[in-house]
Amino acid sequence: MNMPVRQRLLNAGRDLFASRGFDAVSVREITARAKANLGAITYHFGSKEALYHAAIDSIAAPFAAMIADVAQGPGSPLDRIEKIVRAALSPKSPQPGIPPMLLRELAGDRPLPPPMARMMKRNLETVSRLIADGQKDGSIRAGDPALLAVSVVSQPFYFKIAGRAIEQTLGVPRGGDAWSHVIDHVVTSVRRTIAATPSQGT
Amino acid sequence: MNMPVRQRLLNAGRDLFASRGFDAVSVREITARAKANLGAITYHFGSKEALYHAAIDSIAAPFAAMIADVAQGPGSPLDRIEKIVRAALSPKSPQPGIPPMLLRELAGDRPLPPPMARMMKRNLETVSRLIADGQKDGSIRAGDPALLAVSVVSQPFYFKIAGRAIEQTLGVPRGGDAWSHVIDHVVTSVRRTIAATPSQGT
DNA sequence: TTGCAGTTCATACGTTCGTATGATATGATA
DNA sequence: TATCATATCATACGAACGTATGAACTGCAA
Repeated sequence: MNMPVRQRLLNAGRDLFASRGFDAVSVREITARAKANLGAITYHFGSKEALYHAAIDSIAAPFAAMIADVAQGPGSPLDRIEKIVRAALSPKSPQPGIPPMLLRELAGDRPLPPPMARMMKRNLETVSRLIADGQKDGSIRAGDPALLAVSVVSQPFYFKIAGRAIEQTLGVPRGGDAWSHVIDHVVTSVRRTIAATPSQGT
Repeated sequence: MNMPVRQRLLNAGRDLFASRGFDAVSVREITARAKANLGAITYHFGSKEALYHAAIDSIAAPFAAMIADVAQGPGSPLDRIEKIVRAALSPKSPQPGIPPMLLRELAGDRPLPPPMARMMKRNLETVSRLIADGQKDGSIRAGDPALLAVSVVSQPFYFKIAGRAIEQTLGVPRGGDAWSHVIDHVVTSVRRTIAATPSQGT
């Protein structure tokens, strides 16, 4: 609980921006939650926007690193992609705030914040490379690796942010057990989307 | 060009909300674009939020109707799902603003605006029913129809909003020809995601 | 102890926000 | 022409916003 002010601001900003977006969160709310002075953001980061970018980077960088890590780990390309999908969907994912923040930014017509663009580029390249490998060994179907990578990523991201709404609109339960069924479903779907031969997943 | 004020407000609000979201658009900007008085939104709709809901509804209702229409048209369930995917991705889609608006709302932790929740429920039910039909005749693989429906929807939506960023981060061109390749890719991916037997799409 | 850089603090500034208000204009009905 | 509901208008209001300012505090170096 006794973190330096700068870190407290970063944490508070990360949580609030992730759940409500840049515009809907005020400097006053962030500083209040961080138990810091109103001027602390200006002093430590320069501006609200600079804190926003720092907050994004603090989530995106380790996330991209984790993806890259899994990508060069053991296993077939398809298995490594499955690991990435599971990691992205895990409730205790390293940084649960990424899908909401990324999709919110993508949905606007403003340019992506630089740390977010960096992460997206890095992750799509990682997955694309994995897919190209799978195409070489015949385990993944033909097609533009970049497009296939987007198809792979779209499902865990959409499920992540739509989970609450799906529950709300379709009555699909989401607690504990049910969510792991959802993860299995997404894994199966992703494998079928890109595999060269039909595969049932694990 | 000589529309009633109410309609001009609705159009301006729809365009601006779709591209930048609720918070980032001001009443002053909307009324200026609609060449209406500052107080016109309050007078005709009651509040900015009411205009927002009306704008959502003016896009969502015809969109859901179109989906429902295709769903009970001719063709196998898989073909009808393909038609829905193509319609959702078409550049001259009846209402291009839906994926951005929906995803932005989903990405936040506030409750969905009622017209948006209605549309989402309606569309997911439509697709789910189509999938259940396909399961009955053996053309679509086993699995929870609702989850399969979400997998189907996730890809066109993600491609729709990520198109710009993909171009920006991966250098995939998006003009004219290239975009129709993207549509074909998504169709193929969706068919593979849910088909009982591997299918190459059209 | 003095001096000083690094922080924290209360408060103020100028802007923009959504909405309210009351006067004025408009056009159909009597 | 007189009436009256409907609509438009300029303007005001209070609140919230991000940032700036300068004083007060802190702890270490001299």
